[in-house]
Formats: sequence, C-alpha cells, structure tokens
Amino acid sequence: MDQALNDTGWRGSQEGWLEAAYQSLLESGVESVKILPLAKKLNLSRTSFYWFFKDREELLSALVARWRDKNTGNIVKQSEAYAESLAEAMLNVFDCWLNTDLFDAKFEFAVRSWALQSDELLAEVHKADQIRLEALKRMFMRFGVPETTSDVRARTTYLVQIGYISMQSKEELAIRMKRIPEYIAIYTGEVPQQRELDRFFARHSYRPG
Amino acid sequence: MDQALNDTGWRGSQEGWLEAAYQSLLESGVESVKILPLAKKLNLSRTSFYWFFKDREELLSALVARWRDKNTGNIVKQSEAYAESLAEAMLNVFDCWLNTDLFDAKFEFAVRSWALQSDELLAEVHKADQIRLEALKRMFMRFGVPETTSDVRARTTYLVQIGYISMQSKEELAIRMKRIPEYIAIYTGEVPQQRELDRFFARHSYRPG
DNA sequence: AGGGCAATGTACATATGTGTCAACATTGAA
DNA sequence: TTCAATGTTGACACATATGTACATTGCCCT
Repeated sequence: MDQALNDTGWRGSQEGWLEAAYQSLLESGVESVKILPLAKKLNLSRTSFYWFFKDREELLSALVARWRDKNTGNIVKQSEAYAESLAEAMLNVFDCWLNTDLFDAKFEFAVRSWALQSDELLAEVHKADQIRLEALKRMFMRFGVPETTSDVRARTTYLVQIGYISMQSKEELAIRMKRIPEYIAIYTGEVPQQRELDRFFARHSYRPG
Repeated sequence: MDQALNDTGWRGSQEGWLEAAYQSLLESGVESVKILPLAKKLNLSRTSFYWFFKDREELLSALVARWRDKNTGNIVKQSEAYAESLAEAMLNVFDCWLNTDLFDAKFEFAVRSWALQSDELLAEVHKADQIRLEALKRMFMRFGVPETTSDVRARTTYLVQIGYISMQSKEELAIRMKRIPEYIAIYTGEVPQQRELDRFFARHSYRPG
C-alpha cells in the first residue's frame, strides 16, 4: 500500500469520503458524486463506503450541512462589522467575495445548480438568500438609507455577486480590484476614501499600481 | 391510441423529443434528460428515439443550439434599440427580464448549471456573457458614460439579472415592478421620467397602483 | 498470544440507463 | 394495389450504479 495512513492507522474515514465528494461536487456537480467513482479516486473498495455512511443520501446531506455551515453566517457577520462609513461597511462585505475562507463561491454555485433537482434543497437555498439579503438591507439602513432603497441596494450588492459566481469566470485579482471603487460607488452612492481602500487592499495582500 | 397525431400522421417527431427534453432540462437539469424517462412521458417506445437522433449527445447538442438561438441576440438587440435617455435605454433592456420570448431565464440557468459538467459548454457560456456585456457597455458609452464606469455599470446590470435567475425565485410582477425605478436609478445614475416608466409598464400590461 | 473491533474486500442481487438489430405497422404516391 | 419511405417496437448485449451479506485483514489492548 502506497496509501497515506490517517490518524487511526486506517486508510478511509468519514472526512476522506466527504472531502472527495466535496471536490467532485465543485468540479462536476452533484451527479458526479457517486460512490463508485469516489472509491476509485480514493483507491478504496467501493463497499467500504458503507462503513462510514448509511447510503449515498447521507453523504449528500453531509455536503449540504457543510455548505450551510460555511457560507451562511459569514456574510451576516461581515455586514455587521464595525465601519465608520457606508463605503467602509461595504468593503467589509466585499471581504467575503475575495476570501475563500469567508465565502466559498464555487461551492455556492454547485449547491445552487444542485437545487434545480431537489425542491428540498431549493427551499434551503431560498432561506439562505433571505437571511443574507436581510442582513445587507440592515446594513444600509444603519447608515440612514431609506427602506425601499436599502432593499434594492442590498439586492444589487448580493445579486451581482451571485451573478458573478454563476458566470464561473476566473479573473485576475488585479482586474477585480480595479473595479472595486466603481462598484462601491454604484452600490452605496458614495465614493470610498483612499484610506478605506488602502486598508481593504492591504488585508487582501494587494498592492495597487 | 389516445395519442394526438402530428402533421405526418405519426406520433413522434424530432420536435416532440426536443420539446420534452427542453422541459425536463428546465425542471430538473441535464441529468434528467435521459431517453428512457422522456419516452415514458411521450408514451413512446424508448428505441424509436433513435430514428430522430443519432444518440443522446445529438439531442443535447440540439438543446444547446436552441439556447444559443433564443437567448443570445435579444439582449444585444434591446440594448441597441432607440431611446432618448439612458434611463429609457435601460428600460428597453429590462424588457428582456420580463418577457420570456426575449429571454428565457429558466433555460439560461439550466444551461449554466449544465456548464459545470462540460468544459465545452462552459466556453460557449463565457462567449455569450462577453457578447452581452459588451453590448451593454456600448449602450452606456452611447450616452456619454466614461469607459471604466460603463464597464462596471454594464456588469452590474447584467450580473444582477444572472444573479436573480440563479436565485430561482418566482416573485409577483407587482413586486418586481415596484423595484424597477430604483434599479434604473442605481444602474444609470439618473431617475427615469414618469412617461418613460408609464410606457414601460404599459408594454408589460402592468397597471401601477 | 489471542480476542475484539475497525476497516476493507468479494460476491451477489437489483435497478436504470444506453445503443443495435431485425421485424413489424402506417401512409402516401406510383 | 403494391411498394418504399417513415416510423415503431421488443429482444438482446452491455455498462454503470446502488446496497447487502459475509469473509477477511490488520491493529490495539489485555
């Protein structure tokens, strides 16, 4: 066996199967999350899967749980973070779009595509959308933006990002960074201060120029 | 046979299979587009499919062609339509989002989800995105908006819509219509005239109030 | 050393899908 | 009315997937 051993001295584990499932989901969608192909990738016998999971359904549920834990929560947190201006608050939210630890865009898209086949999952996705949109709306209102405007601006902010994810385009950081001030201006109606931008760039290890 | 007969007096047809495939794609994604289930829905023997199509691949290609023909083109057309102001021009584009004949949102989402599994299709989707974004950018520039701003505003306009599609939410017309003036204001930076809105509402058979 | 258990593997039963083939049915036109 | 094109069908061969039953391996602890 040229197989790396894990903590227990055994080859497989719940985490191992889940991680493989996660990667397959991101690369090729739910339909690719099949036990036989995963077993091949893991160099394990197909049937040993059933030691860790009752069946395929249970594996898929674990994937959904992973998505929920990771992506729902951080947007809310970032939208509530301390900021002196609306522009700065928006830059806090933008952290999510640039930091995979805060928001996993590929995962998000894969789950949304999956929801096309499952009404149950679609309901979960809708719930997540609602929670995120409400958090963003509250952020605008905190800075004195009227309700209807806050609602539409929250939607714009959120939907642009979901749309961007949906485009599945991988652009360079520099190109995306260049557009940031314009986006902030559109979403908030105010131009960000240079020091606010500098702080933002710095925490994403980006040097303009 | 309680089967409706078509032009030729025969039960099946290329169009029949394609239409069934289209509906299945929209409802449950590519993976649901399988010959056996489609045959059941059409009340036909599975194998008669092969009279009209070489194989499943050919059916899927036909679906992609359908998408290309329908959704790529109308956005460009609408963005180039006559308008006296930027706000009016934007309302012309919005026609696409409200009229299924101009832009089939469900189809769009299904194809994008499908692209997760096929690099070939993903390349096609990216091409479509580029064409549409460029058309929108040209629209902004026609009204004197500077290049960088035009680019970001075109993206905002387009991405919000793709994001909206991706949310798979079905909202009432009235709710969506109420948000229109705010969206126009955000995207174009100018408030639409009442008569422009009235014209827009009228052509979508909507009566505000 | 050897029992217990976590983990893996082999064999089997079953389900659903694809595509080919040869035989059959229906229709319009010669 | 016969015949060729247009469709339809069931039988076959095959591939890929799921899940269960049971045997086997290797590790740890006493």
